[in-house]
Amino acid sequence: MMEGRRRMIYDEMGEIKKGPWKEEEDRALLNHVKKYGPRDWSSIRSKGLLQRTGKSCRLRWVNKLRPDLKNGVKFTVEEERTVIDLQAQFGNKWARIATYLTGRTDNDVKNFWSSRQKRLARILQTSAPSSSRSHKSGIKDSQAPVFHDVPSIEAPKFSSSTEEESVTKSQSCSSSRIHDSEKTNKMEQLSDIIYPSSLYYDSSLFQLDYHLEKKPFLEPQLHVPFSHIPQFQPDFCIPVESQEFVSRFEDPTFLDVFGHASGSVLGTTQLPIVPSSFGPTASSQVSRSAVSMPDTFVEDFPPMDMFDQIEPLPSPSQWS
DNA sequence: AACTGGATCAACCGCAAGATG
DNA sequence: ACATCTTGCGGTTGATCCAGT
Repeated sequence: MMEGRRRMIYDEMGEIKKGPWKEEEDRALLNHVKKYGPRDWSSIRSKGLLQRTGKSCRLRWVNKLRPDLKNGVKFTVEEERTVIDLQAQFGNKWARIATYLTGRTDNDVKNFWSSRQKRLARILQTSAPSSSRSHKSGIKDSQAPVFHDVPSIEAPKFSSSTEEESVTKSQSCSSSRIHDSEKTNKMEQLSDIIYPSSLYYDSSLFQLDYHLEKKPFLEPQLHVPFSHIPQFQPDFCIPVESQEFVSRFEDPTFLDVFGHASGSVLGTTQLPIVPSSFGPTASSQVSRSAVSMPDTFVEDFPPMDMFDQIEPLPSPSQWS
């Protein structure tokens, strides 16, 4: 679609062609696949069929020419939820996640996730309190919650969803000084991005299904009204609001997310989202135990002022 | 109508694992 | 056992689209 406008690039020898593909190139590639199957990519150039690298040919086939691809079709809500769940389960294993979605490539999933990350970061940043805002709302710094040092996260890149989710917690808290209606709006957007649609299903059960049998595509089995997820309440910060914050631990979904987040809060750049020892079944067990024994869990949770010990993340100006 | 900024998409790169000689 | 080649994956970039102003 944008091929004609993109610049064709050649390397210094004028042999390797890069950039957008032309129709005749696609045809040549398809012919090769027809004859030899989707392999021997390097031979395409050695045979003089195309002036493209094997890598480039393979990529073109996988991402655009392969049959049954849903090219130009937006992710459905079900697909979004699948990606979100599987990302929580597998981490950034896009190729693996893509196998659960018919007609989607790893690139598709990766792009979807990347967009989602950016959207989230944007919403969180715009909902982050500025000094002027806090003054406007008449709240003094001394009254600010202990999270006040957490920076807004217009992060250039997230290494994993864990950072995003962990920041979500922090930001949800730090946004507590924003005007209520604005906050509510932001939180609604956030909740929809974090878990799309007005429907919610038992994430832990879903993960268990995946664990037991790899299916080409799964429709969520169980739908529960989204209202079962506590809305993002902007006022769950301590001290008065701490009850709401703590109540969040009763929700399995929140726990899943929070469990994943803990590592990155401490500076881990990339960690397995759900370690094998804390895999889908384990995480759901933890979730359920938390549900069944919320008091115990809450008691074990460190006091809120523990966050004072956490070093603030670098300011945006320090990001390279 | 022109401009701007966010969203989307396609394709590149580097790295690692597996295959082959 | 080692070197080289091939393939696959994840991260990143840049061009374009598009909606809002």
